[in-house]
Amino acid sequence: MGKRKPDELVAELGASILNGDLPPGSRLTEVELARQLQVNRAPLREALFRLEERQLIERTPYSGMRVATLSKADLYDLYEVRELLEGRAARKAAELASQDDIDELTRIVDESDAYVREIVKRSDYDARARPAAGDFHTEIARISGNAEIRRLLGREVWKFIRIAHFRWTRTPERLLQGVEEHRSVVRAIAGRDPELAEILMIRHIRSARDGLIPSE
Amino acid sequence: MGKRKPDELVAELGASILNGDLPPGSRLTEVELARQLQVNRAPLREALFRLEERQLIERTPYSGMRVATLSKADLYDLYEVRELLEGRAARKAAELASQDDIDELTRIVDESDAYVREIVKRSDYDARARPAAGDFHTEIARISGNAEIRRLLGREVWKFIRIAHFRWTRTPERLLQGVEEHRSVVRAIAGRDPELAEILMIRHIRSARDGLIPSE
DNA sequence: GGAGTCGTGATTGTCGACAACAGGGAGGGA
DNA sequence: TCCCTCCCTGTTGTCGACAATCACGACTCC
Repeated sequence: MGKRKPDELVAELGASILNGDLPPGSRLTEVELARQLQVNRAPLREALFRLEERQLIERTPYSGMRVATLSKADLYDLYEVRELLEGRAARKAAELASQDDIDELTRIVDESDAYVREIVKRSDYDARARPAAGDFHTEIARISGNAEIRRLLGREVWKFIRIAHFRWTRTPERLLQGVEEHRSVVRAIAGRDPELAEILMIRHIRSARDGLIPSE
Repeated sequence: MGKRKPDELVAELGASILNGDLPPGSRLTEVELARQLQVNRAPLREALFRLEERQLIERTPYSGMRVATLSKADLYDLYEVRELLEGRAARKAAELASQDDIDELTRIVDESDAYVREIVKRSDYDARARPAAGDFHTEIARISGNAEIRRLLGREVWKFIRIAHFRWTRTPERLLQGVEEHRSVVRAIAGRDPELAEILMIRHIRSARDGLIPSE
């Protein structure tokens, strides 16, 4: 049924890139990947083409293929776009959210809150064991009702950045502050205050960006 | 050298979709396309995968493949995102444009102005003979300096929409008004007024959207 | 007559072999 | 020594054949 081999490969390779098993800039070859993954080159190549379109890998004809890298400037530009998209998503979420949506957002923030307090207490910052970091942002994109915003914010590059951000943001203060920012956005949405929700979300993205860029 | 067959196929098929030779919803088969284009299925399939990632075609496993369609809601969502991106691009362009950039923008608007007056006079609305419609928007995206905005606004879907818009917007008033809106944006950029440039661009996109949606 | 089932044709998916190409290193000439 | 050429290796690109799957209609059984 849903057993499309290339799609599985896209998911598997994408995950490997996102979680760091395939670090940015590392070299890949089709035959080696095909050997490791035990698949023929044809379905593998389909997956690689798709990953290239998503800018997760860069291929050069007849030569090689590398995991994509993000320069500091690229990262800055991405955050600027994210500000726009997430800000608008939060604004629309405040206009459109049902009570169920608000409950769900609250639940997500509470859960994330508990998790962050736990790892801060244990000083155990293993990013991989973390519950899906983007649930909060994904949920707001969903509530916004704009399919294009949802699609753009669902791109792998954001997961990549979120994970990198989590890995590099190891101060307890910043982690707890992030959760508080999430909570304040939810409050604005619950209070049906679109302008405030947008501004708070923009500030949240911006402080995430500012906390990330220098560490690069 | 730069003769990558799949890339040529992507360009060719993409152009056929954008200019209407392959209308939205029409059915495609690999063997038929391969026969018509005189290529093997392998490079063709690479091109098709890429086009699917760019959402220009939709394929269903083992069955068929169709040219993508845009629902009214999809179109509305796209325009909302475009408002955000183009608005920000215009704002940044007003902050960053060099005199050369401003001269180039003026030149583009003048050229487009002359062209529109010409076709209005001749009542000849052949969209295909038109000089690249998106030059104005592309140039502003370039001047903005944000690579991600440039990338997103460079996606085929915008060309698709611009061409469809041009084809459906046949009233001389609206065409001339569009050119005037472009000119006012350039004036704001030349006057180094980022807020005004952003607002004018947003209005421009919005009026383009409002002129388009009802006709669908 | 209606519903389910099985075949059949059309279409995409997969495979292994071979061709085309880029990069680099050895060899030779000035 | 320098540089130019040529070849050799690694890698991706292309090909034709075959397998897997789906859509749909005919056929059977009730």
